[in-house]
Order: sequence, then structure tokens, then C-alpha cells
Amino acid sequence: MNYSDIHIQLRQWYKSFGRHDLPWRKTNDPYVIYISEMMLQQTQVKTVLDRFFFPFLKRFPTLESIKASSIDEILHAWQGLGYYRRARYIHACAQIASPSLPTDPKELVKLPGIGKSTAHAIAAFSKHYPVAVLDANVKRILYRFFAKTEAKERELWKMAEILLDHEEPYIYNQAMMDLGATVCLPKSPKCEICPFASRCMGRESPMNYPQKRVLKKRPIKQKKIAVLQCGTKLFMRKRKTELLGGLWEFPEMEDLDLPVGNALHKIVQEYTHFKLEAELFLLQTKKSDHMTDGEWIDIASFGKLATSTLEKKILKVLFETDTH
DNA sequence: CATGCGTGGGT
DNA sequence: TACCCAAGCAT
Repeated sequence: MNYSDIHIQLRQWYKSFGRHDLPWRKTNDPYVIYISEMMLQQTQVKTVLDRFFFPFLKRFPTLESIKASSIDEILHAWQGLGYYRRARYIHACAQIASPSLPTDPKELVKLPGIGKSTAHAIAAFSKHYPVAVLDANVKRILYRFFAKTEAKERELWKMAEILLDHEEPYIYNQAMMDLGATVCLPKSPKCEICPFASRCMGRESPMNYPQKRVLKKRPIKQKKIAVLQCGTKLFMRKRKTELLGGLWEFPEMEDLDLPVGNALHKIVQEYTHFKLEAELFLLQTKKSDHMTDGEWIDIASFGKLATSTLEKKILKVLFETDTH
């Protein structure tokens, strides 16, 4: 199949309507593009742009600066962005690849946290490699363009490669993501202005592609959280779990063997796979010997630690302190 | 191959 | 409001 006609239409569309002002599009530095791609995994452009991209790169301008830093420092800059294992992968990558990342996709995928999509994006955007980028935007276009209600990952890659514009791969890949983000929208696709409309097999009923997946109920988990206070200091410990690993938290009541009083507050925190209902217990205590798995943190220094959104909410509720 | 992994934007 | 879902990856 020859798609040169829509390749030309896509290039023209991109020239007029592409998101040319995205900052990671104004550089060919593989490291900068890498950071943007890691941040953008499962995360909206607006979030990355408004709050994370610039501060992070100011703090860590090179891969070498990542290598020279601790994971705690990386996590601190990652606070609030979520999926914190990404921060750990970036740190791990720097240990392996510093001073500079490879740009061959086959080398990139060997690095921790870099899959095929991210590898292709770095290669395509920094060196104009003729490889297809496959993100959520592109996937939605492919489902509709080929009128597929469902497809395995392997099939999606095959479709992506079939449609790739080998003459202008860089423009094509950027344009596809922009088209998905601004025209081929999940809820209300704007087919009337789409450069692919003439050959899109899903044109008549784009909402049928892909088929909606059945949503699962998220379980509710309950937790009693102990905020131990001694003067101006609070007891905190570092999480070693996969969820929120490396971030500082307040301990659970059941880990402390303390009498349960009345909860002061209830906080609800939504995660991907469950909803947490946390009851807060503020307890005035003395620093005691049996609590050796954590540290006493001055309330004024709370902001120096990397914490999750839940901990920030707790501090705000109990002490009306905003850490930012 | 299905699931776990965070948070917040958009409707 | 409630719900979907976003420049994915590892296990």
C-alpha cells in the first residue's frame, strides 16, 4: 500500500497546525529529549510543561549531573509527577550510560525504563532515525485509520511501521502525536479537518475504534496513619515498597503498637488500582528507642524530603503548612 | 499477558 | 459528579 498522498497532507497539516512551541521539540539533545519522554509516559503534556520539565532540567542539566546525584535528589525533583520508578530508572540509566546516552534504538532499549516506544522517540527526535513512534495518540489514530476494534501490541507496531513516512520520519512522528492530541481526540474527533480523513477506514464511526474496555472496580483500602510529634519534629520513614518507593511517609498505627485514640481527620487518596481512605492520628510522644526505622523530621524541613501527595495533604491538614 | 504503578486534566 | 485516561514499562 502506498500512503504518499496522506504523508504529504500530514506534512502540510503539521506545518500549519503542529505544536511547534513544545520545548523538547526545540532541541536535539538526546538527554533533554530522554527526560521529556520519561516524564511524558502516562502523563499529560500540560502537567509536564507547567510544573516539571523546566525545573528538573535546571536542577539536572546533563546526564552526568544525574549520575553525580543521589536517588533522593532525583525523587525530590520528581515529587508530584507520579510513577516514581521512572525517577529510579533515570538514576540507574545515568550510572550505566553517563556521560551520554546512545541514540541507536537497539542500544536504548537495553537501558532500564526505556522500552521500544521511548527508544524510538529518542532516536527519531534527536537523530531523525526512520523508526516509528507509538504512543497513546498514535495508537488511537491507528485503531481508527485501520478500523480495528482491538489489536495486540505487536499488531500496533506493524501498523505503525506500515504507515510510517520514510521520507520525512521526523516530521511524520511529531505530526502523528500532534494529530492524535488535537484532532483525533478520544471523545470528539474532528474528522472534518483531519488530513487522513480521505483514507481513514474508521471515518464513519471513529468512536467504535478501539472498542471500549470494561472498567474494573477499584477496591477501597483503609489505613490508620500515625503522625508522631515531639516538639516541632515528626517521625517519618522511607518507603521500601514498589508503590511510592523511596519516598518518605508517616508510619501506620499497626506498625507502632500504640493505643488507638480517635482519628482527627480522614483523607481520601486515589491511586490507579485502589482508593485509599486514611485516618489520621496525631500523637504527642517522646522520642523513644524502639522507633529506629525512621527519623525525626522538623516540620520546617519537611519540604526537603521527597514525599508523596498523600503526605503533603497530611501535613497541610494537620499543620496548615504548605510545602511549596 | 494481565497487572501494578500516581496524579491530575478534561468532560 | 464520576469517569476516562494520559508521549509506557517491567514483571
